[in-house]
Amino acid sequence: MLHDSTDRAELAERLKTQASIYVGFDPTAGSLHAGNMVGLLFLRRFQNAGHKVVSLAGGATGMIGDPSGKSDERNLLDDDGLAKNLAGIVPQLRQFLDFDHSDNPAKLLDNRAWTVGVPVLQFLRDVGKHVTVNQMIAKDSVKARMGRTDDPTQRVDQVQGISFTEFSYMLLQAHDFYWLHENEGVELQAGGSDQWGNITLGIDLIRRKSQKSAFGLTWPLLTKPDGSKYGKTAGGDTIWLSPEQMSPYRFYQAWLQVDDSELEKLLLQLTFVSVSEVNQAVVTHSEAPHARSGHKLLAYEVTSLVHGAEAADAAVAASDALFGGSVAHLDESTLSMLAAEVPTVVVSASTLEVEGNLVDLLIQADLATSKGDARKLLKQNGISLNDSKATPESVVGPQDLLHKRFCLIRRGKKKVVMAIFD
RNA sequence: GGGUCUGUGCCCGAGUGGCCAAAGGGAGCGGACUGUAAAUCCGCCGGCUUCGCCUACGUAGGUUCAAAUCCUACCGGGCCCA
Repeated sequence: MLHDSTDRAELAERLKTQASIYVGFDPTAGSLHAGNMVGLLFLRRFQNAGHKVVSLAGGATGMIGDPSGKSDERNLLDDDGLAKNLAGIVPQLRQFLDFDHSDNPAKLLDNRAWTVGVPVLQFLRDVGKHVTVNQMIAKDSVKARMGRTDDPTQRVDQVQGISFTEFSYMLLQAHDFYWLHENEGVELQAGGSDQWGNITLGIDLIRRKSQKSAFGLTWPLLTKPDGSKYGKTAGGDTIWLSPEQMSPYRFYQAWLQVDDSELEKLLLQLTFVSVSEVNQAVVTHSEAPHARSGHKLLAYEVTSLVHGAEAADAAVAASDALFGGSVAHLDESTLSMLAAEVPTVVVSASTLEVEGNLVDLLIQADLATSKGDARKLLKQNGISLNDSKATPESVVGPQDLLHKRFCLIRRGKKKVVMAIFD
């Protein structure tokens, strides 16, 4: 659960009475993603335990881009994009935290509020003066970008370089912590393990400026087995929390398909399932891995946290229908229900029986990127209509329709689109 | 500003006049095997009206029968010097 913390004993002592904690979220996209969930649940746990929690939307820092864990310079966001992203993220924060709690309501702050008006000179004097460049370049993320790495596999001529802008990111984050400490009484900052350097810089700043102590806490970063981050831009699918960007069904499926070795960690980090239940689930899973009970638990819990129990139930029902075996015998109402869960395309019935209509249909359904791609898939046995494999010669006709209008197209094992003819 | 190196397909990276839609690896995608897993194996992996054609090797020109490969200018990146 925890990766690292400042003086743990002292922190534990402090947390016996109500404390105030913050976690920052940068609005780099219009929706939060799986990687942000750990932070959200982290805050929620603290809130449940009676502490004050502050979620910080990085309206200012989001404009800069955190170099941590990034090998490339980021694109800067403009004001409009940023505002749009913030608008998408705020409701998601609300979903996880109780902002109306009578005793310790969560707070949502935007660091833009105290950053945007600060004159450069003042910032340099108030913040810059307390931080040495030596400290800053000692950060791994910075070192890597400056080619000062000890890693012999890094060739100097391939190093990306780091702009002063990104280099300054940590100052802003440190300043945030300081500001929150002064004005909101925040004593603890938590974040992913990649945030460690940024957090400690803030603690130092607080100590130097106010002679007060503050705490830092990090959780192990959610990573996939190959080491890449969950839900981050660099490669792989991003698991979005917003239903517009990822339907609850696909969201559910994404968790159902996680690597076995990830199960325990994900259950602990991303759900409120108790430790003993998690242990139980892990045991059950290892006894009968093919039943995949653990995955189902994880997927259900996470989906209902993000999308609500109703959506989670629907995702389960859809999954059962799709992976339960034959689809042809399903009744009309079940198919309609499915159509609401999986991606759909509406196609004109006039295309039925037209030579070559399947290729076009696959493109329309977004199951193929080009005609060549579609043909290739057909040739490789990758497409099936309802329950039977299609061939390059296949033509979609009335015989392929269920209840006169549905046709379930599968690409490979997992990708499914419901075509509705009318 | 000067010097030097560099810019290739999703990524890394070979290729230094024709045999290049471009080696190799990774990622990705299909198939087999499975548990909607991992590992493994097989195939695919720019587009199309697909035995052929078109578009592509930073951008724009040029040399040549022929250029990713040579020349020029420009743009972008790294390092060093100022």
